[in-house]
Amino acid sequence: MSITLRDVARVAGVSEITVSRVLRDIGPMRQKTRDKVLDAVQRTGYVQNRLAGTLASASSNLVGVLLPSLSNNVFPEIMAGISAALAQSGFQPVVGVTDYDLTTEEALVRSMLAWKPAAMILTGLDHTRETVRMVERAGIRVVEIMDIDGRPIDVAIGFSHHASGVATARHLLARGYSQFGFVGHDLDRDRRAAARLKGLVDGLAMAGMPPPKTHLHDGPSSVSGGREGLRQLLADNSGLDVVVFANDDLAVGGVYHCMEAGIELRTQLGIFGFNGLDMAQALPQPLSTIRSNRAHIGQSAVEALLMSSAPDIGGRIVDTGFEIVAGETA
Amino acid sequence: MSITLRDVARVAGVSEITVSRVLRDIGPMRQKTRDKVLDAVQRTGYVQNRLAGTLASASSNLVGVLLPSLSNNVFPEIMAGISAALAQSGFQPVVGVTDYDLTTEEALVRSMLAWKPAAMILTGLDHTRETVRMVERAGIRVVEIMDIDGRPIDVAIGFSHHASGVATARHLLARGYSQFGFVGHDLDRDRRAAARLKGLVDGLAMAGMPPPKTHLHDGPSSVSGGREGLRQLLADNSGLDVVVFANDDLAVGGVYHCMEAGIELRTQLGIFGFNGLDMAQALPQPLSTIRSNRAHIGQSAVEALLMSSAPDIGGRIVDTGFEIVAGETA
DNA sequence: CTGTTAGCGCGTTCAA
DNA sequence: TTGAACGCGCTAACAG
Repeated sequence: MSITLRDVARVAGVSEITVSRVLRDIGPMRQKTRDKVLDAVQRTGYVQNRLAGTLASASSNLVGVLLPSLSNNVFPEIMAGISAALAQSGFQPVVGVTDYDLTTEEALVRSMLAWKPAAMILTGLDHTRETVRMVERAGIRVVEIMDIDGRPIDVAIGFSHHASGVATARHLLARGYSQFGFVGHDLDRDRRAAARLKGLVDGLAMAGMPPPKTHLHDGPSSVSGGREGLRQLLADNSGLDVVVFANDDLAVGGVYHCMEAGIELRTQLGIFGFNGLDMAQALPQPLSTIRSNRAHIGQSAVEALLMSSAPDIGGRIVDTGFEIVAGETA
Repeated sequence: MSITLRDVARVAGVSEITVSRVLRDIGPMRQKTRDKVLDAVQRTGYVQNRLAGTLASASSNLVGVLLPSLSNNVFPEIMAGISAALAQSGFQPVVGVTDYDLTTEEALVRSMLAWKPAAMILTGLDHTRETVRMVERAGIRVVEIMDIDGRPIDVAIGFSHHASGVATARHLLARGYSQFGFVGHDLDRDRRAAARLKGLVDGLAMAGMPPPKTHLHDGPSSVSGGREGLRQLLADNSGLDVVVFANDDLAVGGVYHCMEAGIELRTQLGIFGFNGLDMAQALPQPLSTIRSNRAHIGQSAVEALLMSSAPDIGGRIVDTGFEIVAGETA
């Protein structure tokens, strides 16, 4: 049926192993032999079978990548970084979307490990016990991205969401805001957004301030969700002078609501986001927000994987940090 | 080293093939045997090896997916649809990003075929001759998404970008606009955006109108790019009364520019996008644009793959259509 | 209902 | 510098 090494070997008049060696560029090789083989590969249209190769050599070029979602803009960006970095190193990503569900993650990990990947990239530090057990037994490198508040399995690359919440509180307090609101979405599932809110609450508490008035929007994070969320938050609570959003998408929706309702940004109501997306910085008044180095997270994750093939016993943490973008909305 | 079927079989006191059958739920099986096996699987912590399974059975659950980019918002959405649909059917996506480059695509196809995927999903109908040859020889289903203006290898699912450009021209002419501008980005690489522009030009020509004044923005498609692009287009051309953008991201940037420059949308300058993204519909004045059924494209692509395992000789086209969203900006 | 036999296509190990 | 033999872990095909 399909063309194998055997066919190429026959055409080239050499043995299978010689073809294999030429293709992998291994060992000393007479130039003439190499040419014969390469010519035969061309003529036969041979496509290597990595299934067999990986099975025989026990080393694949697949990397499992698990992301919670693709509808939050941050993850496609991270995926782009991972994909570019992997491609450069000859690896191929097998992708799974967990939908922020740890049980789904466990199932995906199980089926990815069946492909004997060279490494796995997971999102966050929360996993089921079984997930952790499986990846540990697999003996491969595991990078957990986005979060560093916890104990990593192997390497964690990201930043502290709690700290970013605290920094948000400090920044806004310093700018004179005192009546805080918060608009988010499903915080049970998005643990990192929940950590940011907790940081905000803790930061306010340190200054003797009460927690923000909170509105949680149903449905996925989106611009329209943020717009509607702010409308409801303001309808239920009067006197707020600043609203923190769980992310930039929602915050842009908040800005739209203000535009439409004639609420003056910053003076009448401060709006603060999270992520530092381009779409929010391009607004007539750039969004005040926190930028994470997410462009680097994907690439750093891959670099960490390639550094050594032995898992880091005890875990290692790489803090990629974050920075406040003053902007003009808060 | 790792735990194999042999180990499980030994623990369960049955043969390897029996374990294999229990795990795949094949054939009639005494309940007691099944229980023994499942118990042994638990106790040993067995993780199946699909490499070996696929090699032996010549049928994998991998599907190669090639996308031109992840920074254009449309593709993460499509990827989400594909990922969800594949997951439901027990398939796993192996993802590659071509960066709109056909040679990169060829290399990615070659290395994906090495994993003997059950099918491939490619973007667009333009491929190198070698890419086409390889996937045809592989004898697997191939779905080309996004575009239907051309000859598909197997199945094409999408819509006519040229027709959408013509429809845009007709719609805007009917609304009384007469001085057209266009803001896009690298049209050499994004053939579909180029086809939309050509459709716009052709639509205008049918009405005896000249082609639009065009500004092509350097760099990737983005909100900030659209904002800057419109600024420059207006600086170079006076008297335009409507500007069509290559996509919604750019168009939102155009809206931002108008907000800032005090240009009244629709009356003073019409803005028209393409895609129908949520972020643009949530604007205080919803963007006038064209919505493609891209949410369905990913899912339809997977459905097409699963319908039958034999490639459609001669090719088949599924038109998912598009619709004009009147909006309030043009 | 369960087991035996014989590969899948390649890479490792040894030998020449 | 090249080759032969063997096995990676699993499943298809046939037996029983």
